[in-house]
Amino acid sequence: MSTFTLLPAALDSQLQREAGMTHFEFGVMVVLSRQPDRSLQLKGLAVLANGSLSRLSHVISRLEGRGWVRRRTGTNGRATRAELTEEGYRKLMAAGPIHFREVRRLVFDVLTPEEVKALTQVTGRINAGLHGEVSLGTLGRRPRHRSLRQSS
Amino acid sequence: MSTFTLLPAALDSQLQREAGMTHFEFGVMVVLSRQPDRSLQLKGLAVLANGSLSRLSHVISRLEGRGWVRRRTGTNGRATRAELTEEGYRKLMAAGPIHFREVRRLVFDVLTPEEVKALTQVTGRINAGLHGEVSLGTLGRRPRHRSLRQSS
DNA sequence: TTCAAGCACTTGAAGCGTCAACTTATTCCC
DNA sequence: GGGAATAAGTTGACGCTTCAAGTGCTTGAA
Repeated sequence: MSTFTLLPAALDSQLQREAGMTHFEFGVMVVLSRQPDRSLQLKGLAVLANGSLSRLSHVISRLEGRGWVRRRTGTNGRATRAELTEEGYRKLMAAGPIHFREVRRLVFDVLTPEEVKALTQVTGRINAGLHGEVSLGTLGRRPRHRSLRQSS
Repeated sequence: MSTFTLLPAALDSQLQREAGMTHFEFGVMVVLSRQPDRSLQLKGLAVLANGSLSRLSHVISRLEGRGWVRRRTGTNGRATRAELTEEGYRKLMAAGPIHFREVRRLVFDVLTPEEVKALTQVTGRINAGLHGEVSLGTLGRRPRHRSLRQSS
């Protein structure tokens, strides 16, 4: 449990101090940056970033305020896409090395290659078990049964 | 990263829903329950619970409000001890099985014994690296040098 | 003996996340 | 075509954590 508490805290606070963004914000922007057009619909983004839709919406608003992301509402009326701006992209490129250096230092430098393999395997299994289990706010809500109305 | 995000979130929210306490609050009470007199000075408690002193102080106040813990200020004027009350102990005993069942379900049931060994080893190493590294608020602050005053 | 420095907290404000509404838009299905 | 149901987002309030500042006890060097 110490690892699961302390490691994320350490990474988060370093990123915050030295790059001015949360780890979650970082993750969101990373996902966006990997899309061909640097944009994605919020729902999918929420899943890939491991956050609830509500959390994401708040975060996108913050990032919009900093000019790193903008909302685009496209063809589908109830879909909103988030798009990484040029400035956001630059910020992200600056933050990446800062963060990855710390990850390397705290994790990969202290593990042997076999241990890294083992960690990958273990986390993979736990994730698989978590899959479809975890409800991130409204996100993981099981789709309700389509109401079969009483046709009495 | 998914594991490090989703697993704590899952455990936390289950404990919250079904036992009415945070995982951190749970951890604090567990540590207290293991002391011979069910009490401990805040500073040490903060370390064992992996939290900052400030966070702990707030949490102790909440737990005091629920009657699960009480503050005791002993011989040393600037030390405060937190003590688990009878009610707190009962609550904790009720929460334990609820929590551990979920931990087993999400972690130990999906891992082979070798994988558990591997996880233990890996987290041990990461923790060792984290040791003395992480600053939990004011907690991990390196003690300042005793000012050697200029004796010009 | 005195007082500056340090220690062990405490407190209040600000930021982030969750939860429960609420708002639109879309899709079924008769 | 017209509702009902559902889907995607948004919003505001509340709770928890952090951060910075403050309080009061204690120590130790002169």
